[in-house]
Amino acid sequence: MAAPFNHRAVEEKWRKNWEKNPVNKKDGKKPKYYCLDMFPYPSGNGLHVGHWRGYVISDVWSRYKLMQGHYIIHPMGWDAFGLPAENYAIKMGVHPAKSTAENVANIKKQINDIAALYDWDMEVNTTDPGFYKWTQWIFVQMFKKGLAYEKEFPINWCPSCKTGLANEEVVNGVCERCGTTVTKKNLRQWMLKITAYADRLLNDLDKLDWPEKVKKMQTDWIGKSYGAEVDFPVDGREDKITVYTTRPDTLYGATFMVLAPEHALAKELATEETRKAVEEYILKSSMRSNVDRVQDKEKTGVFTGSYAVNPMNGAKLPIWLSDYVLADYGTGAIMCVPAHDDRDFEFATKFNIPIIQVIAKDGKEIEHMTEAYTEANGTMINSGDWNGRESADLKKEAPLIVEKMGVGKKTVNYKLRDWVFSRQRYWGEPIPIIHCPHCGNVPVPEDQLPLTLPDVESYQPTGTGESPLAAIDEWVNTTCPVCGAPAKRETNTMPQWAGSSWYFLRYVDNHNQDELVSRKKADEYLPVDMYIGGVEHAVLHLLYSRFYTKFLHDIGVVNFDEPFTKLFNQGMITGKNGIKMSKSKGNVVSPDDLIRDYGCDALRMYELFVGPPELDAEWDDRGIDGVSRFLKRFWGLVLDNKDKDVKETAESVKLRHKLIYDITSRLDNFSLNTVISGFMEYNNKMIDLAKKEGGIDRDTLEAAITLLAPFAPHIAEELWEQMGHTDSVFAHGWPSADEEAMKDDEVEIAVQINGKTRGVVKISVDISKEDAIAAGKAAVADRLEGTIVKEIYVPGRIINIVVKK
RNA sequence: GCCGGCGUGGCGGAACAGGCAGACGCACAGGACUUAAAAUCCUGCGGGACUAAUCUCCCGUACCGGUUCGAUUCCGGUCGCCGGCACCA
Repeated sequence: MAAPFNHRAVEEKWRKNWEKNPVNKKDGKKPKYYCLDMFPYPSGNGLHVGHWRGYVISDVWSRYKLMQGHYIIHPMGWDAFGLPAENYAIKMGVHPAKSTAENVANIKKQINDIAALYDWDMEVNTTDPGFYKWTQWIFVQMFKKGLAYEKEFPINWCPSCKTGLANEEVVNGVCERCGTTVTKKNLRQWMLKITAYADRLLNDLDKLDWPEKVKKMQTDWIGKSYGAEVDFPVDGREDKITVYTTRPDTLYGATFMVLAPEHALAKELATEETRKAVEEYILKSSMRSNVDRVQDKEKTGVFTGSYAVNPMNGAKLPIWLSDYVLADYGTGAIMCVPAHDDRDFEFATKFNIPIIQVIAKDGKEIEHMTEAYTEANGTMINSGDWNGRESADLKKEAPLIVEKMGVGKKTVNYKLRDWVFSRQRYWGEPIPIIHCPHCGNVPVPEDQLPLTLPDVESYQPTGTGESPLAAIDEWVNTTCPVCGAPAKRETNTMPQWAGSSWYFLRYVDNHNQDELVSRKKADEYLPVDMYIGGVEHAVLHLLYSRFYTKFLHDIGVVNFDEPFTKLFNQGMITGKNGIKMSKSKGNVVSPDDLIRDYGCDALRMYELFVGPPELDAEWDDRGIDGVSRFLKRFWGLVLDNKDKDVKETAESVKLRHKLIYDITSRLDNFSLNTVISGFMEYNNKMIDLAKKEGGIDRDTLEAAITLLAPFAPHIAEELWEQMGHTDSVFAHGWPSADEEAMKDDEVEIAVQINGKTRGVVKISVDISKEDAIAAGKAAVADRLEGTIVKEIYVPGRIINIVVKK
């Protein structure tokens, strides 16, 4: 009997070996394959088994690609700026620079336990001045192109994090980070004009090999809609109100107008009688958070006392104010067609405003409308010249009609807003702008980058809307790079997403002092072929990265405009009952004990075996015994048979090729849980065969070891060496299956009567239909009653005899 | 409210493209080895009926219906769970 498997000794041996002789060697002839993990932020809590999962998936994939003959780019780095790192530092009472460095060291150690192929020479850290020099450089380029601009307006404000937030960071009205209800605060902000890229961000989704779910989320987030802008003159005034509508076919059905309370004309349109109520309403809505505005079941509003004129028919429409109209979408004003819009219907009903139906339902006018008829399908009624026409046609034509009339134009709108890019916090990249009283906003000259974050005693957020940096006079006060006059530095910092929007470009040229990435290296190694991480970044990081990449493409830094060719979202590992692992819930499972007791290889395989990689999975420690037993049995099988010199047999050859075929096709389909069960299944078959035939041949054992290598690299290397090899198993190519060799001569197929299985028959694969059916009938002869109506034979699958009694 | 996904044993899950439902594993039960236990190995393991037992039969992939020789798989409806968006005109 072979010596039992000692995972500790084997793993230690091969770690040392790989350090001396790395298995992933650069070689000009090999095509590159860039497999990337979403880099972590170095939290103080360390890694749990959930973090492992994604890293194991990406490492298995990397090693598979390595064995297929690629040079693998598989880097790791740290997303170390931003709120989580800073909040942790504040909680622990240490400077974020210090706690971040400590956390990085700790997590790096834990990540090394995975035994992934990471190339630490490529490591990046977003807080490293050599890195954020380029984060700032990109900002300066955007500023020069007019894509970074300043604006003062009411932004999303998290009262707990004490900073402004981007739209993408507000989830169901609460802060994405801390869950606090987001309020509005009027602040001067730096914005990035991501909306300038809206169409490209939308259209280029087509060329990505990404999960449909993520593409759809981005599509919805960008929210492109087609419609028209129409001008409604205000009765008795010079002003006009421009509205945006996606339903210009319903123009004749407008019975009132609503402006957002923030609309420029809102106050002006008030008459003497309504002024007090209007001003009160405007003040009240300015104090309400978005959540309140949405959660209120009842619509609120106030009549301004003024009227607008419908350009189609001259009808006088009362102008109201209501906070169900958003100031920052479209024109901040709408025409209201209560007959055909749910919200307008609700408003009209509450305030007794007339309802005019302009699209017939089932060819008729509805007698008592109880809800809006929102279908854009039907014949026009009550619509002047348009009567009798189809609404679907007019929806397309109306924008051109108003354009011809000179009262509007065809237009598109997006839900996507520009990106609020400044944070009133300390732990981030300083925005490299100097405010000069004479020259306005001037970027820090590029040769002075990085503009380093000053070391401060007090880095707590102020809560006033000013960054802690504003308190450092010697830093704030500077001179204008253009005119030399005394000037002040911008004191806001960038959001966490700034560094993560482009870090994947830097890995391949991380020491370059003169360029973000050399064009030569970019062309050689980029873009990312496979990107692996959680789905939580679907509209945050993944949208921002696409925007940055497109911008860097446009200014000639890289020659591609999509960063991640293929994306895979792994599911979350949860505790019992699907509860998210967290320190406060006390359900965090650390990999450390499991590695000690079962070894890295067993844990790697169990991470995959817990379930389909794209779905969430509940962690259960007990299951790891299954893969551990498998590894021990496989170890025993190889060592017991390696020196027997058993010749291959028809059966063992067939088994070998089936094994190769099944593992490879499951791996290609990313069905990693069934790859592991496949190994177990074939291991059982090999053990049975070895018992039956007195051993198993060398080629079959070696094929199995090779296939296992990406999953359990240590044991595979050890067994490979035990087989007598002096090179690494990873230097060996991925085996290929000979589909001819795995074909069976005979198959067992089910014989059904009327679709119910009544027997099984073993027949030759190339048997004729007649013979197959004859054999099938013989197998179920005692059950055949009645007249045979139909006989079905699907080769290799089924025989079905249809009878009628 | 709108959009998307998913419902299979005690549990995680498997079933290529519509063809023997429950692979593989966990848990459990019985047996072998052992003075004993652990480890290991062998056997069983959806429910029900009938059996001394093997056999055999019926039911069964959330529920109701449809298409088909045949449906976990395709179609329509209902219920439940999960995710995204949420007054975007």
